[in-house]
Amino acid sequence: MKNTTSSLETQLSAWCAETFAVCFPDADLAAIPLAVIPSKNEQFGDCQCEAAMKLAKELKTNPRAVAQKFIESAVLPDFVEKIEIAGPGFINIWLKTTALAGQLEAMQADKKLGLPNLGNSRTVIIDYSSPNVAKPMHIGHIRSTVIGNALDRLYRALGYNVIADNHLGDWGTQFGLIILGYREFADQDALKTAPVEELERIYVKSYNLSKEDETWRDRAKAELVKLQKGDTENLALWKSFIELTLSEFNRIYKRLDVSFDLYRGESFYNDQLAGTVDLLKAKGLASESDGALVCDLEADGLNVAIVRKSDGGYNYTSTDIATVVSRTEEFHPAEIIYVTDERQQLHFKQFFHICKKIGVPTKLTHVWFGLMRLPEATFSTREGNVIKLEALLNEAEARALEVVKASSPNMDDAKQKEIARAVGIGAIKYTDLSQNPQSLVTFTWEKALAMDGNSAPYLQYAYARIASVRDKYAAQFPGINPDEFPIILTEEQERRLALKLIRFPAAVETAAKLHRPSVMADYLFDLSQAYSSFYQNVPFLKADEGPRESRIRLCALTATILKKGLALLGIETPERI
RNA sequence: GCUCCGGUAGCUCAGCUGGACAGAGCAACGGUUUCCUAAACCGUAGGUCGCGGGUUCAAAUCCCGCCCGGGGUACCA
Repeated sequence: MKNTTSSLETQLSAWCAETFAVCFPDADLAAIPLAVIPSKNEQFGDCQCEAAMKLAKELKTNPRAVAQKFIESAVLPDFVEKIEIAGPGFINIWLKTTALAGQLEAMQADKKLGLPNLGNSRTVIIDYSSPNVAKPMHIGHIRSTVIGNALDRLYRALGYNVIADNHLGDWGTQFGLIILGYREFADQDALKTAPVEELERIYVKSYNLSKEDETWRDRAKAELVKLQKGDTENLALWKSFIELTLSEFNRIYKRLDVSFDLYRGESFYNDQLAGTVDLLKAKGLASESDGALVCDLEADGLNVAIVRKSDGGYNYTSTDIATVVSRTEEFHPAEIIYVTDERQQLHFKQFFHICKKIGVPTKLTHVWFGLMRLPEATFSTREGNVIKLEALLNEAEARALEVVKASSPNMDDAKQKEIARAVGIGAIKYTDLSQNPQSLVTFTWEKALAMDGNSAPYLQYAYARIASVRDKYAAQFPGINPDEFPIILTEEQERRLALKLIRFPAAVETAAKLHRPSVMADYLFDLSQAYSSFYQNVPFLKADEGPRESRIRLCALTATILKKGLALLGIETPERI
């Protein structure tokens, strides 16, 4: 009856549901959450069930009486030590320590660490990062990239076929301005040393000119029209802008260990725009208004969405609809997830709504996050207070290098740098991933580059210490295989650690389901705290044979889960830091 | 005006599909290195969960109103 591949808590939830069904055959249990959840306070057991109180409300009776009836007719599963009623009607559950140990051994034997195959090879497209061509990435761009990439990794781990698509902003009116500006005042030297910065300078200057000078504006428009009609020269220039930009972006992506399956920018869908808008008209969803073609969504509380501008051009709404239609036909995804900042919420609501009306079957999800701001102001190119993404990464590595040099002065330079890279980049990523994405985020160097406390280096440090233990054990006890000894949990720190370890699959699942990598980060921090406490307070290399091997196994499993969990966030785990 | 977020310890943030005395990190204070990496551990101190009502056995969490901060609100994406 005991199924060690599914978690003890999953089994308990099923058991509670069954028992309630037996005790209260007439109650409508479907509406009541019967799941068993981890206890917040260990004095109340390992896990608890709150269903008695919910059910009592449903039945309009005393919650303690409900819990009492449950407990009287309950046949405890063999892995449960005891259950108790407490407070207003909590059912507190204590697991048998031997069962906990058994679950750990099962996890250790399972290559997937107990992760369920939720995706079953269904396709999910994740549209993230998506920067604009000819604009450098600044620290505002890191959130979409890092959060999107973590979701990518989480979904893959759960058996989904993920297509990561970088939907570049590579088409639009700005290219007329850039082409004209390029012809008139491009600095070829600057284009070689800092291409994207120079392209941005050209764009900004040209844009400002267009606001003051009508002739300039007309000339830019003419260049745009030429580009759109396929003029060879302009097309070549446009392509070179994309290549220049991508070569720089790819350098950043490489540093961040982020990769995409597709780089389909907006231009990819260009020749499908007219057809898409025709479809909207044919379905009676779009109508003329002030010269533009619009979808009136007032009735649904979503204002009005323009799908074709009065000058005949298309905009992001039409492009995004065409993109969904195209992706749906080509890949038949179960879901498309977009990761962008909060400013685009209305846009996504509008175009999701339109997609539904034209019969797109795909589940569309907008994962949005709060804008990054400085303590004193919002970022703005005009204010000149933007922090370039590369500068941030450089600073992170530099600060990490200082710490490495201080703590490992005898290590050779190359090794120090390699560790500083992994630690610095990890710290940056973790800062973004560990917060509720929807909070307002205030950027401070102190927080972004935190190297202690709740930070990536704290987790990496825990991992590195285990790696060291592993090596020392192998050196001191050659020929002994710890896996031939059973896991036995005697110390309270061991038991606490065990309870964290078995919850790994649930953490991954929740993080993916809620589209929140912060759930994973929280879990890993919790786990590391439990491990650090164990490490500090329980001896292992100096323990007797038996407990020693059991503890080495606990270390090994913790290391495996830390490594896997951090990998799901795109964070490296050096063997030594 | 309408609308979407945020307002929790000195600072930065968790918790928010209601649950048991509100959690962590940083900063502060006090301990722990003949011992497995002190980027660590153990402890002390620190909070009217923006304000006011309401629903409930139970509200930081749900509902209503208000205040403060940020975003969006037809031809930029």
